Amino acid sequence: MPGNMSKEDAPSRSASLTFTIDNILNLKQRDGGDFGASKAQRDSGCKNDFQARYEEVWDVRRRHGSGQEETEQQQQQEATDTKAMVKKKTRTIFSKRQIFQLEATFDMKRYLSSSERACLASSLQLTETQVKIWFQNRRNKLKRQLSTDMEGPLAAEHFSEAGKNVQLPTFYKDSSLLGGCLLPMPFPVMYPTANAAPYIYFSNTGKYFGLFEAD
Amino acid sequence: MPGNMSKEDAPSRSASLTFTIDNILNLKQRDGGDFGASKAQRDSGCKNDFQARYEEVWDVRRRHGSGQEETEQQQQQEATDTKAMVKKKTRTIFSKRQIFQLEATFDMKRYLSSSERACLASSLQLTETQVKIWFQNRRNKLKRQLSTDMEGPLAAEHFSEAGKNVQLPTFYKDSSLLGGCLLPMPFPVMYPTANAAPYIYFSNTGKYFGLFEAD
DNA sequence: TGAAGTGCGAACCTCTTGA
DNA sequence: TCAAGAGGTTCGCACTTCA
Repeated sequence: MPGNMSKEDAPSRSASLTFTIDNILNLKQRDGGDFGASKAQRDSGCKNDFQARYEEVWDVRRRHGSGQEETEQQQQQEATDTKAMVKKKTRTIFSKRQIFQLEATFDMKRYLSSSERACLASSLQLTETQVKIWFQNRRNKLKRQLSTDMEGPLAAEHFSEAGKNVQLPTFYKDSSLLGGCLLPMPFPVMYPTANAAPYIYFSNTGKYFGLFEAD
Repeated sequence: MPGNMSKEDAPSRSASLTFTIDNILNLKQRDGGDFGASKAQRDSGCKNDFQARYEEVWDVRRRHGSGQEETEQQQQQEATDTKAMVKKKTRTIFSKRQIFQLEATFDMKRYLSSSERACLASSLQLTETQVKIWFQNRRNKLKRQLSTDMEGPLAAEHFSEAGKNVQLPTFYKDSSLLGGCLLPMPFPVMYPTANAAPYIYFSNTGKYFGLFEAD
């Protein structure tokens, strides 16, 4: 059933056979800078297996800390104003605390799942779209930095590799940065053995672990 | 650079300010039943973190078995014909072997990554799009079956839960069904403890495992 | 400078079609 | 009956815009 919620408020396509770009732009206008206001309503719609599997474990908890500075209130006010006055393109300035948490989260993970995004957004009092766009722009910035740093054809390759390997390789990490969200970390590398129990390698510790039956 | 390849052959939006639906339909026509011929060229473009992380481990190996029946040759021929004659909507009939492998794979996983899809497709001599669409339709069929079986408002919920839990909970599974592809299985549930080593639960064995340092 | 706008590709979902 | 078409959503990337 989800995915058809916004079908009836779309312009009936067979009504008018000729129209202008202005028509379309006006009709689609609320779709532009909506700051993802009506997106969280059907978060489970377009989720692939990986995300679903991870989020099953994550189980977003929205108990974010109580101590909020006043600076974010201004940001929220500004965002609300932006939504109100159409066609003005104000530039939001994130607070130092918001930038810090965004950067710290980016250091851990280059990409966020929808659960993580929601958790971080509510923790920072930002919209999910703002967090999403911030990560997008941040990835782009990193890519540009890397390509100018090494000035070579391998730059993009290095980026993609860095994006994968930088993440902390533990099973789960109770991140205080994400307001208590539980972050599952990359799959550890398993080495099967012929007749003994397999070993698991955690690259952060550089150590191998065996499995013993604990029952 | 990928993602902008087809920008110049798109209709220049600012050229004509008024147009009809027929114009649009004609312009978008080649987008229809292409059987994904030109899709594998930039498979790495739109990949989220989870997929990238998993595929990093999977690392598709295309050494599929040598024994192929003659039935699939006909299917391939039919598919090729379909691609040739435009606008005819032929219905491909998959062979018994193809259906069997698709069903068996579906029993293990409700969703395929692009690597798995490529591996399965080449193993079955189908296009990736065909495999993708088959899984899509199969998921839909299962959902319908479940909703009619229990005839309740919880049907969809049960589906999503079933889709998650059916999968085999081991670390990796060398699947003969996927032509030797290595299938990573769902993340095991970890139970952190206060001062001792954490436990990991594998739901297929119903047993808990502790971690010991093996170095 | 960097948040946001624009445009495109691709995957998934729901519903529908037709051989 | 079921593979495929059609329409709609989300997300990622490259590029661009402009307070």
